[in-house]
Amino acid sequence: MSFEIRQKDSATAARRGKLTLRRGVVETPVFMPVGTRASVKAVTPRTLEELGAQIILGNTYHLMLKPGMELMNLAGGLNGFTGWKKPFLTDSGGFQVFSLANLRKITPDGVQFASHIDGSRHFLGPRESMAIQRALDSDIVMAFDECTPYPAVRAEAAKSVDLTVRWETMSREQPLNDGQQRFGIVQGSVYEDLRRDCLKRITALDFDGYAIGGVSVGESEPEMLMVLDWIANELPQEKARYLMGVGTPYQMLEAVARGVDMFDCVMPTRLGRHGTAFLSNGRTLPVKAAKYAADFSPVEEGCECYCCRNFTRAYLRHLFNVGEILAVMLLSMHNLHVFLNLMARIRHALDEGSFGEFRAEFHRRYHGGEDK
RNA sequence: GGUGGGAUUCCCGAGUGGCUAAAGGGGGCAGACUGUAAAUCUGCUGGCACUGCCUUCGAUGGUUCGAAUCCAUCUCCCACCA
Repeated sequence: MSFEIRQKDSATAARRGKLTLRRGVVETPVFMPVGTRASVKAVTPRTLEELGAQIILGNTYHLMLKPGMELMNLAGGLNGFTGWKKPFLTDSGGFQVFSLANLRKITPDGVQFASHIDGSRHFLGPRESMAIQRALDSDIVMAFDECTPYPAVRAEAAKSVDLTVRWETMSREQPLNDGQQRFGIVQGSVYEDLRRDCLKRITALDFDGYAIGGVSVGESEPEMLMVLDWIANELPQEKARYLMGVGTPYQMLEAVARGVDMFDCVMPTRLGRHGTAFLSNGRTLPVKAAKYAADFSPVEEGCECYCCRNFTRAYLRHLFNVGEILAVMLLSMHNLHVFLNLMARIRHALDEGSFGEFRAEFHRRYHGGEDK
């Protein structure tokens, strides 16, 4: 068994676990930086390692278009190609069914995409996605699903669940490389019975781990947490649970309390590129705002990341102001540190049996008026 | 010294009688961003007691019902010629 639970919180569904993959052990709960096109934007693999990243994402759809699977095979998969030695998780392209909705057409066996790059047509379904993820040779392969848009009326969501189950069943039947793990994904939008039904049907396929998808697609935070209340802890105890695309520090903490082990999100890197910093209390700071023009304190006092140890808000704001690449690099780094460090703190709290206190304290600082 | 060209809102730059507080960029300011079509996108950007009024298109003075736009003089800038 590749997933092992080391500690369980006494009061919540939170778990402290260890996921053993071909290219390394992943301590959970874990945040996985997103490197869609085989690169975590603006961050070097060396920095990722220094930040404590244990596993990163790549994306089937994007890598299929460029550089393409022929090259990926020659390169020896993502690890051979990128120089990142630790595990990769690859998303199946199911999210692009959602995000590129106006560039694709759904069929029973998959999706016909018009490339957002040059308009060329590409078919991506469960078979294709699994084959590509074999070429990518990622450590965790995601089943091909349909990320249900939000809002979706019940009938649409139910139809989407049926399609997802069909595609995941097909995904499950495809061969993978030795040691690749395959995760199933539960859809069902914000309908409890659909979520439970989907969970039942997906877990029956016996995947190596399970993800909750179709969240962070526009629904409210309470709705997201409600979905987790319904099904997160209903997923098999002995398998890793992955909440796809989530989220903010607060959302991740709350998801951990509901039994989730793994997260990925573009927020730290995207907001880092766009000039907004995350703080350890979960709140954000618009670094490029004029009010920081002469603020010579670090982004966050006491933060141990390279950015905060060496540079000031005033400097960061200036770099953003003039469009220097370094701005994007430094703030992406800082934000990833905040996310990765939050998970490290959560793991520590779980190890120490103090998750409840940690959570309460986080809530107090997140909602309270202290800090800026 | 001569001849031409030009001065527009923070900057560049459209605009040659009313539809012009004045196109479009840039800059500035603010907001958004959740399995990345995103180093992106959106909004605002003369003032105010703001369904309207006031101030603004180098300066001053004219023409006209009405001028950034036409005329005169002046100031400054650019090009070429001596």
